[in-house]
Amino acid sequence: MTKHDNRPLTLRDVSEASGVSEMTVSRVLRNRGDVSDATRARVLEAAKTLGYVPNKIAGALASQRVNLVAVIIPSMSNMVFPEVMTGISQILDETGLQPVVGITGYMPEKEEQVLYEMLSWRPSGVIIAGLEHSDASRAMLRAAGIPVVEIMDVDGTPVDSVVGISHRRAGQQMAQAILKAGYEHIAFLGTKMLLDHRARKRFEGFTETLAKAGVEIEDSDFYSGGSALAKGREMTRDVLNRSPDLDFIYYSNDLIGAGGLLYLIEQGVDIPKEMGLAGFNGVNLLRGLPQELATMDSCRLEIGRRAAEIIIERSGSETPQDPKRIVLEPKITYGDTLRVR
Amino acid sequence: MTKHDNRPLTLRDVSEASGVSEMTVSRVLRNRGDVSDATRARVLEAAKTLGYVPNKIAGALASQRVNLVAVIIPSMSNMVFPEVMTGISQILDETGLQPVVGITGYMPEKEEQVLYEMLSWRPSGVIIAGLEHSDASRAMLRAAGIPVVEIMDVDGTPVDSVVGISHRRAGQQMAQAILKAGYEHIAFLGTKMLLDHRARKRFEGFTETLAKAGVEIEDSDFYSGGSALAKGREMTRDVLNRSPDLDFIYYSNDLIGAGGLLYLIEQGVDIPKEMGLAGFNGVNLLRGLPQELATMDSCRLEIGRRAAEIIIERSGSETPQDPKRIVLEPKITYGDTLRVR
DNA sequence: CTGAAAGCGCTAACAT
DNA sequence: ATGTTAGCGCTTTCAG
Repeated sequence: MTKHDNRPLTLRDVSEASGVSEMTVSRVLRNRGDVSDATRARVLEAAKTLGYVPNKIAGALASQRVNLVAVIIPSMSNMVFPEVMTGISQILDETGLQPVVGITGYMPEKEEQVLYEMLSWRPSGVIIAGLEHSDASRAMLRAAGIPVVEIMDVDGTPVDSVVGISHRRAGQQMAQAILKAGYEHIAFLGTKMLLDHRARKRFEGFTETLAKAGVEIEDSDFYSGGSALAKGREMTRDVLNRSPDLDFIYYSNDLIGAGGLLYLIEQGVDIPKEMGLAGFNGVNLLRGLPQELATMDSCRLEIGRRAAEIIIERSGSETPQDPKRIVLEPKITYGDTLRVR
Repeated sequence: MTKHDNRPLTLRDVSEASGVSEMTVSRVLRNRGDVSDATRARVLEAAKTLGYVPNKIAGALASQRVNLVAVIIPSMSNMVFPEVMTGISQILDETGLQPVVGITGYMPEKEEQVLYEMLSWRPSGVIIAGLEHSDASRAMLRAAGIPVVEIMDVDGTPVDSVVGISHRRAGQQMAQAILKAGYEHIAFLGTKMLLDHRARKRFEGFTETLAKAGVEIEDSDFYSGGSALAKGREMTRDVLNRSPDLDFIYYSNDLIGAGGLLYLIEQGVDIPKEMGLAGFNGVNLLRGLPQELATMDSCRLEIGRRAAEIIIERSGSETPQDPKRIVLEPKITYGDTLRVR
């Protein structure tokens, strides 16, 4: 029998071509069990000649093992998640595990859909951004019987393990740093954050700490969509028109912060004397601005790495272990825009 | 019989819980064939109560259908590929198809690995960046018997279909625009492009066209790694130290262009009179710079959309059709940094 | 070291 | 409208 149509090749084709049983071919191709060098060579030869690519679907069904790790994140165009992915890949690359990404667009129903879709491929683990999920999503995660790591944020109740920073505390710390530097008339500019819980928590931590010091936010504004740099510019212009007495602006991300910085420099504002600025994320991309924007590292790479390590550690053992909780400590970079006045 | 361990639920569990045959349960869950409303309701109820998630591995093996499209790209931190992904998702979202991303890091061997890995899941199609692949990769693509779309670039010989722009022509057109505007002392700054074939082709098209007009590139430099903005700044400073007579710099991407722009503005250089600048990609992110950088749209979103459309169109029909070739025409945006002198 | 048999969980194709 | 049967292509398990 030879192969006449264009159905994909099977183990059987390799078996026939090499005169070795399917089982032994399988062993050779997976490097499992003892196979004589002669047999191994014949099989490899045949597989290569035919151009055989194993069918992982069949393999996974038979072995009940899938080397996939589901990674579920809100967005890819964000500059923060690609870096998390890099961290995850760095660690998984050494093992046989492969990340598979799903994007939710910050929408809980979409998250539910994506999660369902990914779980139906029976991955070895799930890494998912945030702690806020629909009840159904949480139920699925629990029922899946695989390691789950929620990442980025630790302010809340995880399903299983969690790796991240406290965004609430990040907001608090930035508020403290700003107060300590002597600024008093403070505004907040950010994204509309109905669904970005981490931005919201930073905002809450920020205002809380100011309030405790008897300082009220004097102005704030929230945008959605468009180029962040341009938005930062516009919002900064507008907020200063409304509230000319401001001496500090805290931005919810570095990109709008950079827009504001560029605008203020053009206006001849003396930074950080007349006006201080800070962003969030520690976006390396932005090094090279006329002045370095104060910011706070969100530990993206490290979060990705640690999450992947947890998945590896657990996908090995059969019995579920105690959930891990890893809280990273972001550091403030003062740059040129947040200095004692 | 009830379920006592934590093995994942199967169709059989739903079947027993609802008192309906596995086959009918399967039909309900897939919305296929006629099922009475009463039965449907009972099945749905049972599935929901149990928290059943279908096993796509088994489904795919049985039906020989996989709703996955492999997308293979060099990088995600690049700002160009996330946008391609967005285009792909926009189109695939309406069908049942799901993109699955693999990253190659611009390394041919890694590409081969990733491709092998993805093909072993028997996806419905492949979208892969570039036209340059190892012989083995090309062989796999051909042998897979599924629609393949190579994207971004059209200068070369595709395996099957192709959607992109001519980077060679993009370089040529920018050269023409620069010459027409009256610039004569031109430098090129870019990334090390041994493996970025598209950047190389732009460079070649650029120098060719200049050469035809009797103009030689007066200086050039290539970087790798680090923050693009900062690199653009440094390289611009250095190239002007070496070649103070320059009146135009063509950057291989918008980000280093932006770095150069910021540097030159600080130096009080009159742009575009004393010095003209242009980048490449049409990165929307950068709107909001003090001056708008001249650039050329690389049609990323459209490329993603068209590629996805081709996959959909073909993954339906059984017989392979003629390869498609879609050449998009990027337009120059002159911005504030490329003007007739 | 190699092979044969029995599924993995689902769906195509055929009954009824 | 619903059920039955026979695999999908591989790996596990058990025999040689």
